[in-house]
Amino acid sequence: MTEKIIVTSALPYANGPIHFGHIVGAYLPADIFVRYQRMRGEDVHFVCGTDEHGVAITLKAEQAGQSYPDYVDHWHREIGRILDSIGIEFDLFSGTAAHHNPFHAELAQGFFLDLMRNGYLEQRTEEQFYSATLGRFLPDRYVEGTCYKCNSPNARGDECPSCGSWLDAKQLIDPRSTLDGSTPVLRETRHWYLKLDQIRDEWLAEWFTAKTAEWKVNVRHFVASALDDLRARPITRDLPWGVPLPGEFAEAGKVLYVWFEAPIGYLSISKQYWNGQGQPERFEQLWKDPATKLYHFLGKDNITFHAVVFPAMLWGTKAGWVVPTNVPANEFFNLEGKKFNTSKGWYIPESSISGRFPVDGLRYALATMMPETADSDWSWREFQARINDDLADNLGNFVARTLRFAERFLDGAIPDLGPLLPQDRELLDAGAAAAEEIGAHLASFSFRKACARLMAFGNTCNKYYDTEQPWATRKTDPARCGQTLRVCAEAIRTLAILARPILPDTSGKILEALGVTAPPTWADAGGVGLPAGPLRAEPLPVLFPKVADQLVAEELAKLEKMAAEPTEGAPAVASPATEAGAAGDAAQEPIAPEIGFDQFTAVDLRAGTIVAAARHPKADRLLVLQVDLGFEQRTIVAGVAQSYDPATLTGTRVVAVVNLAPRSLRGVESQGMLLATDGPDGKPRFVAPGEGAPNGTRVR
RNA sequence: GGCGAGAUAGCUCAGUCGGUUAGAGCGAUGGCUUCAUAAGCCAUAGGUCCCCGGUUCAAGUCCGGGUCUCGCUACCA
Repeated sequence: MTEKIIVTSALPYANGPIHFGHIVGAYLPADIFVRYQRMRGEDVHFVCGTDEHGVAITLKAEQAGQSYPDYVDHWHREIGRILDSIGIEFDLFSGTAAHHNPFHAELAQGFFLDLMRNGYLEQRTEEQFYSATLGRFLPDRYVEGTCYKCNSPNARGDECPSCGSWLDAKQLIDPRSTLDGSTPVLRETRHWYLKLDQIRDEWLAEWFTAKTAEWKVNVRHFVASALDDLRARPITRDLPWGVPLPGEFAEAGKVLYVWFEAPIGYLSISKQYWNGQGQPERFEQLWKDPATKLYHFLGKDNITFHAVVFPAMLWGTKAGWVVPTNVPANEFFNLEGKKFNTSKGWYIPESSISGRFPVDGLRYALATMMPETADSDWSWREFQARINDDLADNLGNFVARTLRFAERFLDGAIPDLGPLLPQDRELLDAGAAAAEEIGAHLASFSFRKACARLMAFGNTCNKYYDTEQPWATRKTDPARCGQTLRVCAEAIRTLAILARPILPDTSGKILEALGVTAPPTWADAGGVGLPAGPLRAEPLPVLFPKVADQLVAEELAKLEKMAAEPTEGAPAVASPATEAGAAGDAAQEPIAPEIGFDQFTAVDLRAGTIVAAARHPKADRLLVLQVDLGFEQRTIVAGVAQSYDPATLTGTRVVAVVNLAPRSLRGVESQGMLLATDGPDGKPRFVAPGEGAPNGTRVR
């Protein structure tokens, strides 16, 4: 019986590009899963789109001098292009902003009203920080101050990085806006809260225990702790860009909080699709059928929302929406052992990828590297090995040796199938067995195992070829030779079917060469399925050209070079979205409020020389330096341990602030401060005084 | 220092509920093969499952302690 399946990939936030980490976490596995389920004949619906509201987008758009829709469009196109380039095929890739999706606001408002009616919303009046200079409310995370719990000076409004507590921004000591440095004022505002704790007690906790036993361990772990911590969360914000509250609840400048409204995009985009198809009724038939399976593919940073908050929302409407069947989240994906980081030059430029390799090669390599159970890496050597060893030597070469043999020695004609010898039967059966096992792996999100099993079947095929030796039977037993080739052709057909979810292009090419015109189903794999009669096998160009050692060496060298000089190079396919703006942040750091000349001269800067350096005994980033200032020597603690080896620092010229009040840093008193700028890697570098300036010379 | 994850073959990683002799791929070495993209097939070598202790008839697996690695984070006047 046909299953209804809805598959979603995490909605990428429309303020930067997506990179391999996203692709490998949320988009490629979903696409492979969807292709497989479709081949199984299931009724699969696959939607995605950009998440286009929220304060970060408004700020970025304003910085870029663009309207919100224009700004969002830019990233929508860019992200869509990247997804397209790796062969991700959604039913619809839309967005959540009104100009992309006419159904989104209405549906999100419907959620609001349903939750309201069911008593899961409550209004709370509260004070929130407001920036008079910007004329807007400040999101908690844009307010910094001193933590009221642990006195750490750099707590953010939403949480304290020092003691890890979730904070109430209002209680911060000495709050300041991180946008412009101004001191925000508290202003009264009213917001709606979603009573997640109540939903947990009524349903969520029970549902989670009962239904999620087969979920991935990493997901279960995450959710269990999130459940304990669940509290009511505000679902509205004061922002000019977003989904307005519905009807009687509408208030000027108040919108649904983006975390609340974004996942409803899965539904609204689906609705948009079915309306576009002229079958609007299909939308609710899918989303409100309790038998429908719903899968959310995403990275581990998104687990809580999709496994806790969104199910709570769906259920809380009591409108009959399906809740997730599974949330197959992946872990993080790194680059050669280190996190992707555009601003530090640690990413893969688009020019290194696009047009250089078959898309399928990239899909396969990424599938074998997927961070299914633990963080994993993109490695150029591994990439080369997967393409060369697996796709070229094993799979590609089996196709090539069969078809070229037929072309050379059988005049391109492979005879019809004759009576099967046991070994023929064995290979055809092996195809069916592979289909079953690979299918089980794909259905359970074990894409790495599916890849490995596919290659194991390739090995079986090559083994058959070697054992049957058609190059020998060609002379001694032409009929047997023909039969061998025919069985190989059947095996290739199976190979193409089994590879299809991962290698859609290649699969198409191979089947076409074999004269198979109808799109194959999964059940077609194994056994015999080529059109009866002699087969005109079209020779194929090389499916997977080898990746040269030199290319790997070049890419690794390029990476090292970019990491050393990260200023060049534009963000590309491999640059993290969240980091996209970071490169520009140094330049965009707001200029501090104007000061008078007196205030400048109040700072006494002197040239000096480091005469001794040692690690701080109790801090990883601090060095304890002895600085010769000509007139005296001082102990100065500086946070440069990541940039400098203390052994090499003696003799380094520095500029010191000498009239700063002494302060104890983790137990060592620092009698001043050394000037430094951030290097290209984000780590500090000392600023040197002018050449020849003796120690003690004032810097002005 | 805090939080989290991890440590299994030279490399990348599987290893289910605790259960026989701990596996795969790549790499290495040797042999076979010549249809094929310098491809294929076979065989062999390679292990203190990080260490110590505990539970158990039985521990890579469970518990406690330790070491190391990685990530986040703190200390950056």
